[in-house]
Amino acid sequence: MKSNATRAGWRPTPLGYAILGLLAAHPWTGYEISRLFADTPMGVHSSSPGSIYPAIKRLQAAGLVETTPHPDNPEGSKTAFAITKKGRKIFRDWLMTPVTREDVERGMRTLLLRFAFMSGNLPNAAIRRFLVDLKQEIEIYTESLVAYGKAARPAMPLTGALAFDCGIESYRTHARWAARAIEALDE
Amino acid sequence: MKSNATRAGWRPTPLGYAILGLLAAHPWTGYEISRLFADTPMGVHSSSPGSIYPAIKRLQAAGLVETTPHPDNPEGSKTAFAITKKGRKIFRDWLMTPVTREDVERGMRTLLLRFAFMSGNLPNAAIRRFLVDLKQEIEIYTESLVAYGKAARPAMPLTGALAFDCGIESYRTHARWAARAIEALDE
DNA sequence: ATCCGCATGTAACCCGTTACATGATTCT
DNA sequence: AGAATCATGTAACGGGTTACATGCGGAT
Repeated sequence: MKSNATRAGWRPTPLGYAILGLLAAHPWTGYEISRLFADTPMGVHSSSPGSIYPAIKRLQAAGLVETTPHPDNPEGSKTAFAITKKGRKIFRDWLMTPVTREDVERGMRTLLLRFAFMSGNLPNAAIRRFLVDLKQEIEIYTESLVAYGKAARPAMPLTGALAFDCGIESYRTHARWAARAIEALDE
Repeated sequence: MKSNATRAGWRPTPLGYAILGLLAAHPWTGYEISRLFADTPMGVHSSSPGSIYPAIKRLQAAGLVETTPHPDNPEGSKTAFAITKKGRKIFRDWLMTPVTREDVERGMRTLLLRFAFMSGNLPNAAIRRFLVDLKQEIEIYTESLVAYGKAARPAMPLTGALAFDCGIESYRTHARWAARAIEALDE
């Protein structure tokens, strides 16, 4: 069988990495994690306990997360989850994977999730490199979109063309943001 | 059983609607559809034939799509898929569903997919209304993000705060785009 | 004749979604 | 005491992803 997270090459989904990223800062209980997803903009990456509790279980089964006494209430019965050595390694590996063009094509969400968790987990040089690479990949992809648009836009219906423009502008905004983020890092 | 698309209340997934939108313009074969997803920016909404062919099958099972002789080659053995009356109705209903705040929170992708297919399927007034509603929902959501940021940003690590800014800027770009799209429609 | 790209799928697996279940606390 | 909310789950289902299967038409 082995249809679960205990297999050798298993890697978390983006939701799993998001949880791992929270636990990398400090331990939380399952409920606290589910509240963070429900109450903060992190909610984009999930919905409802129905996905979060199983995701935690999978991380635990894979040995990336372990139970620990709750930090606010050490003698209490509540247990929280903490990231393990192995979990920290897997998490860091994820943060450091190179930015590919497919990542950019598939949307910026996961890339931004990775970036958001870099402070405190990666040295500044690596963070900066990520941003430089990201900016470049965005620009390359944007150019390919523009080139495609030159050929295809005339045949598009009006709202199709406008939606296409929206995509291009969105990527340009991301590229400008990356440039400013690099400056902010350099301060 | 009835574990399939033949049940009464069944509705397509976004991928299904994307296919329906293509067929709303004119018939295509399965392969042509898969090529469109592979070769154009529509590919964001899918990957590989492994999702597309089953999606077409489900649309067919639900009676939203039917086989038809290929338009370029009417006597050939190749058959293409065409949207049915029922499919057109379901598709139009989807295009016309009100813009909710959850739609905006979950990301603009599906909203933009809907918008892209509106030309030729909805009257200009409905398209305009969609954009006005969308712009308003984006602005409301952006304000709530900004308010959240006022409270939470000081506690965020640097890259977390920067990623958060990226989200806000992205939504602002979308709002500006919507404003310009309304102008473009009014010409 | 064979080889490669066209064209159309199918099967297994995993995970996110939805909906429900249940005990413990806290409020009224 | 009863109601809401806290806190933690589980079961069923559908569909996307990955990987594989296969037959056909044209090129060499």
